[in-house]
Amino acid sequence: MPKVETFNRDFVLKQATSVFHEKGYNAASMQDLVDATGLNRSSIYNSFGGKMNLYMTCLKSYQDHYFLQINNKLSNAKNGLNALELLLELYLKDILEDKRDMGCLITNCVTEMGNQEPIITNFLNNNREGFIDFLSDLIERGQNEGFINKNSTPKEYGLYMYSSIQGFRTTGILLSNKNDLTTIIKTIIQTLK
Amino acid sequence: MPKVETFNRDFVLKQATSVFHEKGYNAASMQDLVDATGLNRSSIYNSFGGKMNLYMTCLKSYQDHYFLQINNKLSNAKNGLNALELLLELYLKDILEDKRDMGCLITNCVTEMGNQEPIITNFLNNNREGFIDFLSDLIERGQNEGFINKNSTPKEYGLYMYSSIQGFRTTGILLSNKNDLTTIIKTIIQTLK
DNA sequence: ATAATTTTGAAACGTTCATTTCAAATAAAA
DNA sequence: TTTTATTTGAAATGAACGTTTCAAAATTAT
Repeated sequence: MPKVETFNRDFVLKQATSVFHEKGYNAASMQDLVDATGLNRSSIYNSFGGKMNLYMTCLKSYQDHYFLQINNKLSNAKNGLNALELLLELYLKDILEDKRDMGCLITNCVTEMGNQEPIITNFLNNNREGFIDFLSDLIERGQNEGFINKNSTPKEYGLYMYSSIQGFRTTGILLSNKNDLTTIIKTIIQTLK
Repeated sequence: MPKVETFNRDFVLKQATSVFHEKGYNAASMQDLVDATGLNRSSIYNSFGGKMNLYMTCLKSYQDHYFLQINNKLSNAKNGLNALELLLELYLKDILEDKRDMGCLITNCVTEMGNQEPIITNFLNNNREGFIDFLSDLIERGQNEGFINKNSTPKEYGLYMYSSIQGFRTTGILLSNKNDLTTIIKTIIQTLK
C-alpha cells in the first residue's frame, strides 16, 4: 500500500559520510547534507532521524565498509606480519589517493567528540576494542608462524599497532610525502620483526 | 592617555584555550568564551579580534606553554633516549591527570581543520616541522651517545616518533588505563634501542 | 478506481550563531 | 581638570542553525 523509499540508501550514506568526513560533525550543516544527498530536508529526518542519528549511521557504515575492504585485502596475506603490512599499505593508498586527505572518519570522531555524547563514546569504545582484538589476532598468528618476535604479548602489540595506526592516519592529513609515510610504516613494522 | 587593559591576558588565554580544548573550534561558541574568560563580548573582539583569531592565539600559547614544559622536564634527561622517555611520560601524566582527557589541542586541530583554513594549515605545518626537527635532534643525540640504534636516520626516527606521539595522544582520549598506555610507550621506545 | 501510506517541497519554527554598534564608564596623560 | 584613547556593557544585527509542520504529490495493494 505505501509509497516506498525511492532513493538509493547506500548512495545517500556515501554522500553524507563524505560530508562528515570533510567537515567533521559540527561544521557539517543540515544544508550541506541536503545538498550532497539530494534528499529533501524532511526526507532525511523521516528516514534517518536527525543529524546526530545520521552521523552515527555514517560511522557504522564507514566501519563496515572499511572492514570489508580490509578483509578483502588481507585475504591475500601470506602470514600475520604480512597482513599488518598490507593493512598499513591500504591506509597509505587512501592517504595518497585523496588530494586533500582528511584522515580516518572514526579517529577524527575521537578527537572531535571522544568524551561528549555517550552514544558516540560507546561506539568509539566498541570500535577500539574490536580493532585491537583484530590486530592482536594478527599478531598472535604472526608470532606462531615465527614472523613476529615474542618480546611482547599479542595484546600488547595489538595496543601498539592500534596507537600507531591512529598516529599514522592523523599524520597523513598534514604529510602526503610518500617517502616519509613509507618510512613511518617501515619503522612501525620493524618493531615486530 | 589611554585606559589600559585591565584583564590578565594570560588568564584569559588559559580560559579560552580550555574551552577550545574541551569543545573543539566549531562547537565552542562565543558565549562559552565570554563565560569562561569573564570578558565582555566586545572586549574579546577589541583585544583578540574574533573567534578564529583568538583560536590561533590559543594554539600558539598552547604550543609555547608545552614547549616550556618540555624543555623544563627534559633538562634533567641523562641522554637522548631518556629525553624521549621523559617526553612520553609527560604526555602520560597529562592523560592520567585529566579525568576526561581531551588529547592534544594541536592534534585535535589537525583532525578538525587540517585542510581547511590556510592560516591554520600553515601553523600546523610549521608546528609539525619544528616538532619533527626537535625529535630528530634528540634521536641524533641518543645515537651519538650509543643509546639509540642506527637502523634508521635521525630524520626517519623523528618522523616515526612524531607519528607515534600523535597516536598516543589520540589513544589516550579513549583509553585511560595506565598499564595499557605504559605498554604503548614501552613498545615505542623499544624500537629505538 | 480507490484506499492507504509515504515521500516530498516549501515554508516556518524558535534558537543560537559570530559579529557590530554605540553611548557610558574609565583611567592615564596633559 | 580637561583631554584623549580604550574598555565596557547591553542591545541589536542578520544570517545560519537543527528541527517541525503540513498540505500536496506519489505510489502500491486492494
